Amino acid sequence: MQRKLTEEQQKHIIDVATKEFGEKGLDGANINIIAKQSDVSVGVIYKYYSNKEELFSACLSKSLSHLGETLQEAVSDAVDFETTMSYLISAAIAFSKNHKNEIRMYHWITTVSDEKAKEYATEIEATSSKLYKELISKAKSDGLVHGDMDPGVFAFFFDNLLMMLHFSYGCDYYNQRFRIYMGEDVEEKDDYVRKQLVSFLKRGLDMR
Amino acid sequence: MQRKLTEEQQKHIIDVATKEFGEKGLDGANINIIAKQSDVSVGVIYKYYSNKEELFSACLSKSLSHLGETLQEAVSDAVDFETTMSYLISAAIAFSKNHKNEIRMYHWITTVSDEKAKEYATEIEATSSKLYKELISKAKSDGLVHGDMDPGVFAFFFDNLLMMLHFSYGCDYYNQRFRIYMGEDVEEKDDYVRKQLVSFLKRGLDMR
Amino acid sequence: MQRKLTEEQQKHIIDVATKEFGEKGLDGANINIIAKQSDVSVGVIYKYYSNKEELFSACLSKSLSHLGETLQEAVSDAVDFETTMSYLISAAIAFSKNHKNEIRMYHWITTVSDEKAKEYATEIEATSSKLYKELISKAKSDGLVHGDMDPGVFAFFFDNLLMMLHFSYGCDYYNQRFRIYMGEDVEEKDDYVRKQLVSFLKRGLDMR
Amino acid sequence: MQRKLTEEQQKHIIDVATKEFGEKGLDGANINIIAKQSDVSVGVIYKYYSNKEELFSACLSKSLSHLGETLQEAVSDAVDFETTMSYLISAAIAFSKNHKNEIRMYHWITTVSDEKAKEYATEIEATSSKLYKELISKAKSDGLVHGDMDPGVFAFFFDNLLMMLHFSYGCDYYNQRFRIYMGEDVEEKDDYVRKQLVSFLKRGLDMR
DNA sequence: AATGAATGAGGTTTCATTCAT
DNA sequence: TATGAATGAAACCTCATTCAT
Repeated sequence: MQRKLTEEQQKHIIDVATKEFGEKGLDGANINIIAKQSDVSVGVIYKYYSNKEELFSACLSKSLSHLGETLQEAVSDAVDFETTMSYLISAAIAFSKNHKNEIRMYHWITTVSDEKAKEYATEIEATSSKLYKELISKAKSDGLVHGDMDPGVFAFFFDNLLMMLHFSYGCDYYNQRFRIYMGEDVEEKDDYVRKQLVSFLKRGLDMR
Repeated sequence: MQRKLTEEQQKHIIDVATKEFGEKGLDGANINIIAKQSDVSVGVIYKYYSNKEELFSACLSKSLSHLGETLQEAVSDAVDFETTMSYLISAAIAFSKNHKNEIRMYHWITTVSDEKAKEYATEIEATSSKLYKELISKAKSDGLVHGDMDPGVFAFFFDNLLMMLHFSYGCDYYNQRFRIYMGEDVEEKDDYVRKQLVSFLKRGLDMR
Repeated sequence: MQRKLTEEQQKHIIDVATKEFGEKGLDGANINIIAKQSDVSVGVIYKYYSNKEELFSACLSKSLSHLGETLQEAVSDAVDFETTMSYLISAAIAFSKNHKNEIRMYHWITTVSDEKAKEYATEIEATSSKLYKELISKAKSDGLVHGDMDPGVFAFFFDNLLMMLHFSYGCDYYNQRFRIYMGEDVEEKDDYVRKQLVSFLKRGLDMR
Repeated sequence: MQRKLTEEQQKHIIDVATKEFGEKGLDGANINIIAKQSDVSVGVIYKYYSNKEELFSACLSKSLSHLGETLQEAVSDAVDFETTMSYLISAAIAFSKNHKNEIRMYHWITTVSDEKAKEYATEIEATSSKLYKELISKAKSDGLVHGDMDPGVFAFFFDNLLMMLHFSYGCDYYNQRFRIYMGEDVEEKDDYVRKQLVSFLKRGLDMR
C-alpha cells in the first residue's frame, strides 16, 4: 500500500483508460481491466472518479484539451489564412497519428444522444466554430474569398474535412476507408494529402 | 400468441431494434427492451436472429441497403456531374432527416476496431468510392475540372462532406454541432445548405 | 397435417428419444431436437406425453421391458443353473452391444435420488432379485453350492457383475474402463469374457 | 462482505457444490443455489471457477483424490493379498457411507460420452487397474490363485464389485437396490457384507 | 489512503411448454 | 388432430461498485 497516487500514476490511469475507452467505448470498456493495466486497485479509481462515466469524462477532457491546445498552437504559429489552414491540417494529421486513442475518445462522443449531445457539442465545438468563422470573416473582409461564401457554412465544411481527417488517421474504420479512397500507402503521403486539401479549400474559397 | 410473425411484425422488430441500437449501440442496447417495445417475446427474437450481434447486423444491413438504394437512385436520375452532386446531396439530406436511426446504425460501424473495421469498410465503402472516382475521372477527362485534382482525393473529400452531412442530420451530437455552425434554424435551410455545398464543391473542383 | 400418428411413427419417436436421452440424460436432452429428428411436431409429443419426464419414462419403460424380456428368454431357455448363468451373460452382452441406448436409459436411472430412487429400484430390481435368489436357493438345496453362501448376497454379487457387464458394453465411460482392464480388442472377446465370468462365478459358488 | 474467502469458506463451497452436483449432476445443478447455500455471492464462485463445469471438475477432482487416498491407505496397511482385498472392501464401505456426495460425483462421470469418457476413464481407472492386476499376478506367481484365472479379467471383476459396493452405499438408486437384495437392515451389516464378499472372491480365485 | 475480493443486479440466451391455426 | 412458432421463466455469467482490512 502506498500513501497517495503520484502525479505519474494518475496520468498513467488516464492513459490506460483512454486506451481502453478509445478502443471499446464507455459501455464496452471494463474498469477492472483498466485498474489492472494501470497497476492500481479499482478502489483507488473510485476514489478519484465516482463512477465509470466520470473516468470516461476525465479521459475525454484530457484528450480534447490536448487536441485543442495542439490546434491552438498551430493557429498561433500561422501568419495568414492560407498558412492557418495548412498548419491546422498538418497539426491534425500529426496529432491523429500519434494520439489515436485521444482521437478515438473524441469520436466516441459523437455517439451520444439527446441532452448529452447538446452539452458536449456546445462545450467542444463552440470555440473552434467561433475561431474558424472569425478567420474566414476576416479573410472575406480582406477581399480574399468569394463573395457568395457564407463564413459559417465554410467554417462548417472546413471543420467537417478536418474532423474526418482526424478520424481517418485515428479510427480503424475511417482509416480503412481512407485507404480504400487513397491507396494503402496513404500514411506515407501526409504531405500530399495536406497539399491537396489546402488547394481544394483554396479553390473552394476562390482564393487567389 | 400468434401463429407466426407477420411480415409487418418482423419489420417492426427491425425498426424497434434499429432505434434501440441506433441510440445505444451494440453494447448499450438491451434485447429485453427491444422485445417489449416490439410486442414480442425475447424468445422469438432469438428464433430469427441467433444472437444480439446478428440482430444488430440485420439492422445494419437493412439500413445500409436502404441508404445505398436511395443514393443510387439519386445518381441514376442525374444527367451530368453537377446534378449528380446536387442530387446526391439532396438525397442525403432527405434520407438523413427521415431515417435518423438508419444513419445512426451507419455511424455505429465507424466505432469498430481491427479486423471488423477492415471487413466493414471494404464491404461498405468500396462501391461508392469507385463510383465517385469514376464520375470525377470522367469529368476530368471531359475537361470539366482542375488539372491538379487527384480524382481519388477529391472523391474522398466529397464523400467526407457527404458523410458528415448524413451524420449532421441523423446523429444528435453532429446535429447539435451543425446548429452551432449554421444556426438553430438549420433544418429549415436544406436548400441553402445544398446550394452552398454544391458551389463550394464546384469551386473546389474549379468547374465553370 | 395428418390424422393420427402411425404405430411406426410412435415407435420412431421413442427410438429417437431413447437415443437423445441415452446420450444426454433427462436434463441434457432437448425435446425440440427429439421432435425434429422424429419428423413430428413438438405439439404431438406433448399430446402423447404430458411432459419431458413422461417421455423419458416411456423410453425407460420400453428399454427395460425389452431388456427384461431378453433376459427372461435366456432364463427360460436354460436347463440348469450353470447354463442359466451362461445364457444370462451371453444375452446381456448381445443386448448391450446392440441396444446401447436402451442400456444407457437403464444407466440414467441410477442417477436419481430420494423417493424416485426408491420407486424405480423397487419397480425394476424386484423381479430379477427374486428370480436370482430362487435360482440360487434351489441350487443350494440341490447341494450344488457352498454352504456358507447366502443366496441373497450371491444374487447381489451376480447381478452386480451382470449390470457392470451391461454398462461396460453400453456406456462410453464403462466401455473405456473395460478396455483399460481387458485390452482394446475386448469387444471381439465376448466368448472369452463369458467363459471367464462363468468359471469365476462357479468357483465363487464353489460349484463342482 | 469479507476481505477474502477463508480456507474454510472455500472448502464449504466445494462441499455444498459437491452435494448439489452429487444430487443433480452437472446439468441439473444450479449455481445460484450453490451460492446461496454456501453463503457467498454468485460472483465469488465465478472468481474462483471460471464456469459451472470448472466448479464441477474441482468437486470431482477433490472427491476422487479423497477416495483414491483412502483406498491407497487401505492397500498400504495390508500385508497379504487376502487382507488387501479385505481392507479395500472395508475402506470402500466406510468411505461410501461417510462421503456419499463424493461417491455420487464419481458416479456422475460414468454418464459422460465420447471423448470425455475416454479422458476421464484413462485418468481415473488406469492406476487402480494397474495395481489390481499386479497384486493378482503376484498372488498367481506365488501359487495362491487358480491357474486359469486371467489377472486382468479378475482385476476387472474385482473392481466391478468394489465399484458397485461404493455406489450401493453412496447412491440412492443403488442403495435401494442393495436393500432389495440384502434386506432393509443392510447398512448395519457391513461386516457381514465384507466377509461374504471376501469369501466369494477367495473361492472365485480358488484361494486356499 | 489504498487495496482488491466480494457483491448482486442485470443482461444474454435457452428450451420446456403452450395454443392459434 | 397435428403443427410449430411463440412464449417467458429461469439459468448462466459479467462487471460496476462497495467496503472490510
